[in-house]
Amino acid sequence: MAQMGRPRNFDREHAVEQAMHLFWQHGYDATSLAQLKAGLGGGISAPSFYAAFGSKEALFDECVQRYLATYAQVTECLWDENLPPRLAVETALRQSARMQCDNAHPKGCMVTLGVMSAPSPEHARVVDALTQSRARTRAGIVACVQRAMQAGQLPDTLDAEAMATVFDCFLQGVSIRARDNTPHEQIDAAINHLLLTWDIAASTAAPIRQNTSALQKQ
Amino acid sequence: MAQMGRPRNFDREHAVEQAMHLFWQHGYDATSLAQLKAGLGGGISAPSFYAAFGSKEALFDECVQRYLATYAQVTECLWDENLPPRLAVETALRQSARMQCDNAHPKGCMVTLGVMSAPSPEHARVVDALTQSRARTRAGIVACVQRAMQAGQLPDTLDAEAMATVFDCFLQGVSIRARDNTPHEQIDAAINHLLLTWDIAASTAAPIRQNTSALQKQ
DNA sequence: CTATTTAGATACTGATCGGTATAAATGTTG
DNA sequence: CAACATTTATACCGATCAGTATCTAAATAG
Repeated sequence: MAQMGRPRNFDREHAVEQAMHLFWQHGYDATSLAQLKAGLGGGISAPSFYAAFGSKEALFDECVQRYLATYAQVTECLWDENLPPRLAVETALRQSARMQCDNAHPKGCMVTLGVMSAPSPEHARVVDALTQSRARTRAGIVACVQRAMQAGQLPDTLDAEAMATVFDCFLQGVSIRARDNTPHEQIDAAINHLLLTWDIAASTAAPIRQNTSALQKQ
Repeated sequence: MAQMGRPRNFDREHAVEQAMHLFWQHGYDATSLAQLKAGLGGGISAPSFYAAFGSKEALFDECVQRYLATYAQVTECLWDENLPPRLAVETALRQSARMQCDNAHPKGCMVTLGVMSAPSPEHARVVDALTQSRARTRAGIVACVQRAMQAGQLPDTLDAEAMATVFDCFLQGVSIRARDNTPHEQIDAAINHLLLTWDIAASTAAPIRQNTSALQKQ
C-alpha cells in the first residue's frame, strides 16, 4: 500500500547524508538547526525537520549510525580472521587514511573528531556512540596483535596493548593531519615506516614457539 | 605609583588560568560566557569580564598564548640543536604524553583538540593560532629528522616528511587517547615501539621498500 | 574636601538557540 | 464526493547566546 497523506517533497535518505556531512564537518554542537534546515534537501522548514527526524540529537544519532555503516567500514577488516593479522592492520590503516583524505567529504574521521566536549550529561550520551566506536577499533587492533602472537608471527612476550596503541594513536592522529590538509601520499608513506615496528617486533619472535620462556610471565 | 581607581577583587592571572582550563576542556564555542563568569575567580559579573578581558575571543587568544608559553613547552626540545635528534624527538613524545595524561588539568592537548569547526570566517581566525602551532611542532620534528640525516644518523635517502609524519600523527593521536582515559604507562610503552622506526631506518642504508606487502590497488 | 579613575551590580539588548502550536495544502482511502 | 492521514507554511515559544548601558562603590590625586 502506498503512503497515505501528503508526500514530503525532499529525499529523506539524501537529507540524512547531507546532515552527516554537516555534523562531520562542524561537530554536534556547532551544527545549528538553521544550518541543517538550510542544507537538507535544499531547505526545509522547522516542523518538517522535526516530523522527519524527531530532534537534532536523534538526527545526529542517525547520522552516526549511517557513518558507522558506511565510511567507518574501512577498519572492519580488523575483524576478518581470514586475513593475516599484519595485513589486516595495514589494510585498516591504508583504507582509513585514504578515506579520511578524500575530497568528496569532510576530512578526517567523524568518530574521532566528534570528541570535543565531554562532561555535560546529555552531551555525554551523544558522544557515547563515538567513544564506543573508538574503543571497538582499538579492540580490533589489539585482537590482531594477539592473533599474531598466538600464530607465532609476533613474540608472545609482547605487550599487545602497547603494540596496538602504536597503531591506534597513529590512526587517531590521521584525523588531525587530514584536517590540516596533509596529502594522502604523505600519510601513506608514513604507514610504510610505521609498519616496520611490526616487522622488527616479528623478527625477534622465535620461529618455533618456545613456551618455556613465555610461561614465565604472569 | 600605585593603581588608581577601585581595585578589582579577583586575581586576573588566576582567572586566565581557570579560563584556559575551561577552553581546554570544552573548546572555544562550547565554553559559554556564563561558564566563564561562573568559573573565573569564584564568579564575576559580565561588565567585569569585559572590562578585564575585552571579549570572549580576546580571552581565548590570551589563554592560547598562556598555553603555548607553559604546557606546550614540552615539545620545545625539538628546537634544541644541542640535543641529538633522536633524543629530541623521544623527549618531545614522552614529555607531551606525560603532560597530556596528567590529572591536574584537562586531558589531551589544547592545540590539537581545538580543531573542531573550520569554515566560518571568524572561527578561522580563532583556530588559526592553533593550526600554526601544530604546523610548528610538525616542522620541529621534520627538522630533527633532517638534522639526523645530515649527521649521518639516518640515511640521506629518507623521506624526512614521511618519517616525521609517523611521529607527528602519533603525537596528535595521543590527545584523543588521553581524552579516552588511556593510562600514561600504555602510551609511554607505545613510544618504545614507535621509536624502533627510527632505529631501523638508521640501520638501513638503502631506502625502505614501498608498499611493504599489500594494497597496490586503487 | 572635591575631582578623577577604575571596578562592581543590576538590568537589559538584539540575535540565535532548539523546539512547537496552529492551520492550510496535498495526498490516499472508502 | 467526504473522511482521513501526513506534510507544509507561518508564526511563535522560552532559554540562552555574546555583549552593554547605567549607576553606584571604592580607590587615588590634588
